[in-house]
Order: sequence, then structure tokens, then C-alpha cells
Amino acid sequence: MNLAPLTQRFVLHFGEMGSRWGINRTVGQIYALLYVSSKALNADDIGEALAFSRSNVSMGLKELQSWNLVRLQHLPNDRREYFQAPEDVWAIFRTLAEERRKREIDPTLSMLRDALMEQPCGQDDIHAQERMRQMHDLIELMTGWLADVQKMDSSTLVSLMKMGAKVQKLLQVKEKVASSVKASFKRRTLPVAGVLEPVVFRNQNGS
Amino acid sequence: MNLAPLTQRFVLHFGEMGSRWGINRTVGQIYALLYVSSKALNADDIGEALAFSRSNVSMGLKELQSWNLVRLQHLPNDRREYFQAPEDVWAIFRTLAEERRKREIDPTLSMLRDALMEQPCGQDDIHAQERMRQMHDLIELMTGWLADVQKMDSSTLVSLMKMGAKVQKLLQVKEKVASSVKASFKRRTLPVAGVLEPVVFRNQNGS
DNA sequence: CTAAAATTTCAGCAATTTCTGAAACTTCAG
DNA sequence: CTGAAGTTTCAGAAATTGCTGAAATTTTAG
Repeated sequence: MNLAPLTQRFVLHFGEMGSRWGINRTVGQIYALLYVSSKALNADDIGEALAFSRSNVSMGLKELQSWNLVRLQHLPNDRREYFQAPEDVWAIFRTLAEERRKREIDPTLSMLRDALMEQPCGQDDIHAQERMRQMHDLIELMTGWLADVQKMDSSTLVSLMKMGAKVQKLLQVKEKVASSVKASFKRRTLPVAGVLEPVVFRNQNGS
Repeated sequence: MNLAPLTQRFVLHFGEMGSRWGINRTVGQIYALLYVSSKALNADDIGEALAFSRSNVSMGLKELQSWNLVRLQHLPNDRREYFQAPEDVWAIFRTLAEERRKREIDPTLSMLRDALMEQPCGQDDIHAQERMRQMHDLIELMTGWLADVQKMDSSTLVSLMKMGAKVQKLLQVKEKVASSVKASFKRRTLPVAGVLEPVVFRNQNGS
């Protein structure tokens, strides 16, 4: 392995962390290398840079493709495939979240759905089923929310995250304004009523 | 293994999923059993229910304790320790999120911080460092947001999640109202100004 | 203190996962 | 077609992780 110092550090760290993230060392290092690389790399480049066997690289790239984490490129006059990570870190993060949901959550959600359809037999199973319902409801809420969030563009997402806990205050304000607006409608005096109305009333049922 | 049908299905599923979640089969099954059980269990109960060796159970419980995922109980006239999962699924989820952050994110964040302090040498490292900065900023934003969210109580969190994408609309409204409020201040005519002011102006810089 | 009950540790076997090189396969220029 | 360049598959070696029973340690009732 003969990489620039910072690159090497990054690559080795991703290799170590790979096991905690449910991918193996090879895959972690390959992705780290693609991520920091300024140009697309072919399988031989990668194998040489990381001192992996050609077939190991091939399997690693296949796994990364199954995660939708790499883009494929073809250079003119070169039959080899060139790989790169997407430019936009938010896009990478979005993909990661979606794929993890598919692998780590969806199977459990569907098992829970099935289990909730069954007739419980015995005291133990009655309690167990109630616990499963609690878990099911939480997961369903989470995945629904995640699907909503996935649809937002990166800048909206950044705004929301920067607000953090302040969203909560906004929520409280919304409630106050909602009643204030209702009162104002009766008095016909609120200048911003036309702006507030569509959202404020659509969400009355939502909690 | 001699469990009620639904319980058994749940336990076996958690065992299978364990590997995708970064815990092993034993730990997954033990937690599933504790989660659906209506009463606290001791290590022998667990070993018998799941047909694991006593020492295997001991290691599994130790791991679950290191994740803060089990509560310990002592029954009168019984020296053995009894284990149970927290009642509140949201509390479990919160703990899980926090522990995963500690193990899967924090080490990377600190590696990135270090790497960003270094002087890059060579073209490759200059680009690599820029990519690391992008990743660092994303992760820092995410963990900050997570910390905010962790502080909310369960019902607030549920409200926010149920709103989902609608938060976005609220955000747009906030901006419109903000300018409307500013204009109204000059005119001194907005009835709800006193309610809106504290949040609306505190967040002007936030995006 | 003592000893019985309970828990934890650990060496070594078992199972699983990862990695490699050789062989099979695919693609395409000539 | 043919064969050279490139890619993938796969059997088995290597490494890692998981599991067990026996021994060591801790705890506490008496």
C-alpha cells in the first residue's frame, strides 16, 4: 500500500470500522479509497493501491454495487470499468440510510406484521404479541418518517437539522398561532391569515 | 427450546437478524426473549429457554449490559440476578441510537477532526482532505441533531415524526411569516407578533 | 470466618466469514 | 471466428468469531 499519508489514515480507519458497520475490511477500505479519490479508479488500480487480490477487489466492488454506493464509468479506448463514489455526501448518506432500512428493518417489520395477524395462544403469547405491537408501531412510524425525509432535498434537510430542537418550539408556536388565527378570523383582523391557513388547518388532526 | 409459538418466532428472527445488526445470534435471542417476557428472568431461565450454555448466557448478558439495554432486578430471598428489558420501546430505541453513535460514529468523527488539523502533502491529500471535511461536516450536523432529538420526550418525538414532511411546510411558512412580521413591526399592526417573535428572530442565522 | 450458591473467565474446539489463486466466462477488436 | 483483455466464480486455505465446560472468583447467609 503506497498512498498519501492522510488518505492512508482514512482508508485504514474505514477498514477497521467496517466490521462495526456490517461490511468487511476490504469493502470498507475500497469505499474509503473511492471516496477520497479525485478520479474514477479501475479494479486493478484499487487492488494495487490496497494490496488486495484481484478477485477480492471484484467481490468488494460487487458488494458496493449491491448497496448502490458506486457509480460506473467507461473511459474512451479502455475496456475496463472505472468506479467512483458519488460527489454529494448527502446523496451517499441517503443511499446508506435506505439500504440499511431494507436490510436491517424491513424484514423485521414484515415478521412483526405477520405475527400480529396470528391468534395468540396462552398468556405468554398474549403479552408477547402486545410487546410486538409496540415495536411494530415504533418501527412503522420511524420508517414512514424516514421515507418523508428521504424525499427532501439536501438543503432543506440541512436547515431542519440545524434547527434541531428548535423545531419543537416552532411546533409550540404553531399551536399558539393556530388558535390566535382562529380568533382573528372571527375578528377579521389578522394580516398574515392567508399565508398561515393552508398548513395550520391541515395539521389539526396530525398528532 | 420450548416457547410459546409467537415468542419462538420472534426470538428466532432476532437471532437471524443479529448478525446484520452487529450483535451475535445468542445476544439477539436473549434480548428478544427478555423483550417479550412479562417478567424478569435469571440467567438459568434464559439458558434453559434458549438451550444455551450457562457461560454463553453470561457473556450475552454482559454484552447487553454494556449496551445499557437491560435492567437488573433482585427478588427477595433469591440471590440470583433477574434481567428485563425496559418497558418503554422509545427508551430502548433512544439507548440503541446513543450506543450505536458511540461505537459507530464517534471514532470516525474524531479521526476526521484529527485529519483536518494536519497539513496535507501533495495534490491527492489536498483533495482527500476536502472530502473528509465534507464528511466531517455532515456527521457533525447529524450527531448534533441527534443529541437535540434525544432530549425530547417520547410524545414530542412521536408528534414530530407523525408530521414527517409537513415540518418542511411549516418551515416555509415560518419564513413567510418572518418577513410578514418584520413588515408588520414597522407598521405596528400584527396581532400575533408577541407570540412569534422569540423563535422567528432567534433562527434568522440558522440556515 | 466458612461454605454453598451464583457468576465470570478462559483455553481450546467449532462454526462462520474472509481471502486467494486458478479456472471459467464475457466482450470485443481485428 | 479467434484470441487477447478483462471480469467473475468458486473451492478450499486462512483468519476471525462464537460457544462450551471446567476452573477460578465473587457474594452472602449463617
